[in-house]
Amino acid sequence: MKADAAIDALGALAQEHRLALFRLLVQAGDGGLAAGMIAEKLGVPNSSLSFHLTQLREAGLVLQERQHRSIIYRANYPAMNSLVAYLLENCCAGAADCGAGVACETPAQERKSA
Amino acid sequence: MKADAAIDALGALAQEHRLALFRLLVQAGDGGLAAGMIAEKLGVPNSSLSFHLTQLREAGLVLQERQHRSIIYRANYPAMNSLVAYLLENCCAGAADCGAGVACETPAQERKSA
DNA sequence: CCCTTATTTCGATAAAAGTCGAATTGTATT
DNA sequence: AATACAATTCGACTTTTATCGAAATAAGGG
Repeated sequence: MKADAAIDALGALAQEHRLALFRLLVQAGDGGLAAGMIAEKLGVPNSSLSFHLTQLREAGLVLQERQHRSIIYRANYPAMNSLVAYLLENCCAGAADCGAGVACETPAQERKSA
Repeated sequence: MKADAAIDALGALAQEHRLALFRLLVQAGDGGLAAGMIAEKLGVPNSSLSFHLTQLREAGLVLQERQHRSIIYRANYPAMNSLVAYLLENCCAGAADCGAGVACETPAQERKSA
C-alpha cells in the first residue's frame, strides 16, 4: 500500500457519518446494505449520503454492486487489512517485543490483499 | 473507545505529513524522536511540524516528554490498538468466519488499553 | 410508454484544515 | 544575566471538505 492510498482511506473514515457508515457495513458482513437502507439508518439525506458513499468507494474501503433497483454496498475487508498493516509496518524497527502489545503483532504485514 | 475519539485519531492520521510522522514514531519504538529530528527527517518547517504534532497529541496517538532542551515524541500503541478494535467491532455481526480474513480476527476487541 | 422507486449529480454556500514567517516561551551554557 | 538553542504560538492567508435541495439518470412494473 502507498501513502496516498492510506491517506485517502483514513480521510474517508475520519468523518462522523462515514465512520458510522463503514462500521455499519463491517457489521453487516457479506450481505451488505442498500444505499437507501443506510441513509435511513444514519438519518442523513440521500444526497449527502451519496457523497459519503462515493468518498468511501474512491478510497477503496467499500464495494458497490447493483441489485435490481438498489445499489448494495459492502465493506472491503482486505483494504482494511492492508491499511492497518501499513500503519504498523516495521513496528519498533522489527523488534519482537517492544511494549507495543497487539499492535505490533499484526499477523500479516503488507500482504497483497488490496 | 467512542466515535469522537476515533474520528479525531483517524483525522489526525489522514494527512501526508502526520501519517509519515506517525509511522516514523511507530518504527522508532520506545526511544521516540525529538521534535527537531522529526522536522528534519520530514523536511517540514518547525512551525508546521509543531502544528501536526499537536494534532496527533490531541488525538491521543502520540505521547510527549521533555528531555533537557528537547521534547521527545513516542507512538501511543495502546491507542492505536483500540482504534483498530473500534473499526472492526462486531465484525460480520460476530460470525467466526465471514470472509473478512485477518481483519475480523483481531485478538483483542474493545480492551481497556486506551 | 408512463409512472414509481432508487440513487446520483449539480450548484451554491458554510465550515474546517493546512501553511509558514515572525515573535514568543522555556531550558541550558558560560 | 547574556547568549544560544529547541520548540511552540500567533496571525493572515489559501485550500479543502461538508451540506442538502433540486434536477437528472437508471431500472422495473402496469
